[in-house]
Amino acid sequence: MLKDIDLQLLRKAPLFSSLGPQELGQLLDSASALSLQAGEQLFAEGEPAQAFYVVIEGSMRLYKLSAEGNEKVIELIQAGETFAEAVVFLGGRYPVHAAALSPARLIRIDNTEFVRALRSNNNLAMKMLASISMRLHQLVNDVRALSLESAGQRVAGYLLELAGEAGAGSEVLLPAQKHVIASRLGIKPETFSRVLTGLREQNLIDLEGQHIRLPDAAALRRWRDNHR
Amino acid sequence: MLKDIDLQLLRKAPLFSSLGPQELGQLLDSASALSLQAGEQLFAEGEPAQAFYVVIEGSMRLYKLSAEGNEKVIELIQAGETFAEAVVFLGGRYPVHAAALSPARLIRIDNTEFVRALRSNNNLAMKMLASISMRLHQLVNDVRALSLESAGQRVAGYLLELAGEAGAGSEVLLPAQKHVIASRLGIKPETFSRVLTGLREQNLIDLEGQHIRLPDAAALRRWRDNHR
DNA sequence: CGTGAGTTTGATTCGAATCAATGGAAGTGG
DNA sequence: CCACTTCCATTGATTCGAATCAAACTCACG
Repeated sequence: MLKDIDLQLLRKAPLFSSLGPQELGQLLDSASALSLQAGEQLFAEGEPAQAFYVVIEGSMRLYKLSAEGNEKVIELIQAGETFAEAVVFLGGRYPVHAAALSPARLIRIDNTEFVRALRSNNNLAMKMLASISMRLHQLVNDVRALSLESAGQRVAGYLLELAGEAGAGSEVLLPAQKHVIASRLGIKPETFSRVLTGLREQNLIDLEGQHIRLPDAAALRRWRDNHR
Repeated sequence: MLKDIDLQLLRKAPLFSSLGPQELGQLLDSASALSLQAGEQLFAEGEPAQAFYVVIEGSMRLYKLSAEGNEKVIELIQAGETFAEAVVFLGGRYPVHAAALSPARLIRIDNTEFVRALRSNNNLAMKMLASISMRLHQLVNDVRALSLESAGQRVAGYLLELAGEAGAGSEVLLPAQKHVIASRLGIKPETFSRVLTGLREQNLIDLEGQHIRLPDAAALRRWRDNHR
């Protein structure tokens, strides 16, 4: 069963903002809430997919494994965001593994019900197209970064992205443990650590655990653009 | 103006297969044909986008550039395929550069007209969702390969993908010059060459210019799974 | 406290890039 | 039709960035 509080949060997801109250209600008739412990796995790659999810609280990591068991974090999902929506159109199998980064509460939305809503509500379909297109764009940028940028450039770029438009002195909180961020950036934890201390030594960042301050975002941007 | 022949080919693109004759006709009222010489650039990253394209003949490469001018081929587009459709939802700017690999004929489809069609035709919207989702999946796999696989594994995987389900002795034709394929795979031409000769020396492939034969796809798959 | 996961730091190795030359194949123009 | 240029691919020697291996260190937590 869903609580009213959940519904409030759900409405905030851009994907659902176009739905009227009764449309949303219909979609949620088949929805259910669930909780995950930190580290708990939600689904595995290749598993048949009957649903996608909205994160109400906590955060998730989506990742792939190599044959040798090495892990690459594809995406970090924060509260308020949806994930695995595109699976409806992918032959009904999850293309990644999903696990909770922290204790999490999710809403599970049934695929068939969602497709019904998509078919009947053109606005929803447009929102969905916009949402998937954004993700596509993100991934293209990840591919570019992995292929054309050094570890240092990717780290700097990531910090700047987290800082957003915020001006000087902006403080950033890493959305996960450092080794998870490292994997997200396609580098090893050791390398991530070295890059961060390197940046600190040049006074380009202030480092305090997961909290990082960017005293001079412009200088950091310059460093990224010039550096190897 | 469009020729009838073009229309035949257009209908083959999965995106348009759901359209009735008059819907397609309406979409194509605002469409136009154009030709490109080999190597000619169609659009640059960041350029405002009023249209997307269908390749009627020839092939295209979509690529990104680094600050230093290095190039990463994101995708190779063959005749019959569409590209840059998702741009409608991306703030109207192309996220990549596009240039012809060989002499090419394209059909240019106006964005505003296309959005109109999307809004009025739910089937088209669903097809579009499916199409973009596939590309998303592809990119996730590229990210995985770039992060978790060695150069050799990526090359072997690419050859196997080109060969498709075809059984033993299948012959594959590289869809572009080798340095372009190398960039697509995120490696340098020299490395690509070395990997191919390595595979040849182990009799895992037969090499004749752009033609590559896979005498034993299973063995190649095994090599990829075991090798570094 | 002690235990263990997570992070940092150091030494070394390794894969792929870079730098450098050579070898063809394709196309151009005399 | 053959030099000549040019582009592309291959091969070799070397360098370099990041991974790996190994050890210390730091906390959060039982």
